[in-house]
Amino acid sequence: MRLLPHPAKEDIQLTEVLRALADPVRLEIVVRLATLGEMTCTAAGDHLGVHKSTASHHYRSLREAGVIVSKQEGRLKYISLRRGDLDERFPGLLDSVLSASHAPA
Amino acid sequence: MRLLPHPAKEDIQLTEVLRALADPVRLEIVVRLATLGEMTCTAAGDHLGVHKSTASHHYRSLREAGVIVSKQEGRLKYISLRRGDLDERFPGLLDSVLSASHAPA
DNA sequence: ATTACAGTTGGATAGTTGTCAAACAATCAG
DNA sequence: CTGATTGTTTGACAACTATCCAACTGTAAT
Repeated sequence: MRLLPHPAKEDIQLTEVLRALADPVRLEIVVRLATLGEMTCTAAGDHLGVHKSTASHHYRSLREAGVIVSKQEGRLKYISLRRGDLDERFPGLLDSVLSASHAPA
Repeated sequence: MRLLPHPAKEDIQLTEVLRALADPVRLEIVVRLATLGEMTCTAAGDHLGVHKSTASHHYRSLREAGVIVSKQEGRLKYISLRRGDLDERFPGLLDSVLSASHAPA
């Protein structure tokens, strides 16, 4: 199991989190992770309609912003939301964004 | 008194709001408006450290995203947060962002 | 070893963004 | 009318972004 560089909880910046969430593709990834929990990159990028390398770039944006964490296991890489860290750093933010993402179009 | 084009409440899009808030300069404008209430563009852009035309572009971004509303009165233009609309459309979102903006660096 | 699978990286490209500066428009005061 | 104030618009420019494709890395299965 290998870990990639992630920002420490206290180093997560609000504007970077917001910027990461401000892209429709990335927001969909986040909603999916929030709903279904940890999953592989392939599963997360399944229905996004973008090339797998594009999805990979989005994972990196989300990871560097501190929104998701990824861990390698064998040839699979599992990604998941940093719910606890985000809730401690910015209470209520993730929940309100997730809730807002279900608002009628 | 003149009104500029703003999106209707139900047309405010989450990703556009997040993108508008994801810029440090714009976030500071929003925090200032939340703290001090309605103010002129000059007052809002006073301490931002950017050219007035740059600030004007940010006002436009915020307005088109549905975050602020502006109304012209004489030669002054007052801008203010669309708190009510945002709270109805995305409950809790603005509050959590404002609260998060006061988190320790 | 060869093959297949999972995911990243680098290049290319087209579009967007943040910024300043200069010119402009609109309003108000003398 | 003239001049000052308020704010927008346009142009230029550098930086960033989202995307695809192709090549690559690392792991596991045959």
